[in-house]
Amino acid sequence: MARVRHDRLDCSPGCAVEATLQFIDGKWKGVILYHLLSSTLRFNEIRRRLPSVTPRMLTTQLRELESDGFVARKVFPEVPPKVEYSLTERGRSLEPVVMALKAWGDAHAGVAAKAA
Amino acid sequence: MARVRHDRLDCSPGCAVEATLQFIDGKWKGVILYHLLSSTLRFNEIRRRLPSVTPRMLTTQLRELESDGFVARKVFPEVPPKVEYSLTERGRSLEPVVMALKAWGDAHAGVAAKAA
DNA sequence: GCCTATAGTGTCGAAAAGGATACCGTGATG
DNA sequence: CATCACGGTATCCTTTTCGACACTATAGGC
Repeated sequence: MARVRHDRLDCSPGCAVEATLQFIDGKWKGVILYHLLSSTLRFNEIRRRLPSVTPRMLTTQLRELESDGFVARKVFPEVPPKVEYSLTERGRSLEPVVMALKAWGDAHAGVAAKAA
Repeated sequence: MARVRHDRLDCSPGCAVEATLQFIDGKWKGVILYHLLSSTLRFNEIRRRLPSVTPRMLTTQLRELESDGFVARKVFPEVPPKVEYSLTERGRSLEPVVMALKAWGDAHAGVAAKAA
């Protein structure tokens, strides 16, 4: 599972913010969720969208997303192995969050532009 | 500055998501931003809201938020030192993001409840 | 017989993030 | 004179995270 940001809930109301962050933290989770919002993808399809992620990292991130209940992993017992990753209901519930992140990034970070 | 999540922008459109995450990542930044959305706060006022953060961490997080242009630090040359932290325009622009995070946390994580 | 693709796993090590603890100067207060 | 509050620093150490790289099984194609 991802880093546990706080065990103590001593951040009062703002804690919910961190609680959410806890789940989408992880170097690639944001992008993975984003891509899965558009469609179900296979392992290597995700890799192709994220060229610099190593298989090990991708596995880790997907497994965490799975155990957090955001992603469903469906294995097809075929011979070139086939595994599909899709969002669960819970995963889709993150859509507003992911979209807010993307909107801000597009508007303020310019995707590549450094902070003003 | 916070961890650099990616230098390569090879995550295509989803990259904006990570770009944003990059800024609010950092164990306490989310909550700090959240609290500053309500009011300007002094160093120790923030500490009191986040009892388990050490002064060192708080300084680090605030300095990063400052250098990312989200927070303004105003020093009053008084004698019990007085320093006020407030959000900049850029900081306020994160409001929808922070609120989306909080909304999801309230709705799905129950602030304390573990994943369903 | 060798290469390809798929979906991973294993091991190792470096680097970054975070935590604990102690300490600083100043001026007012007791 | 000693203590307190303020806003931090400095130092050290542990934990977590990430990346490189090699390696696996299976079936089909050439």
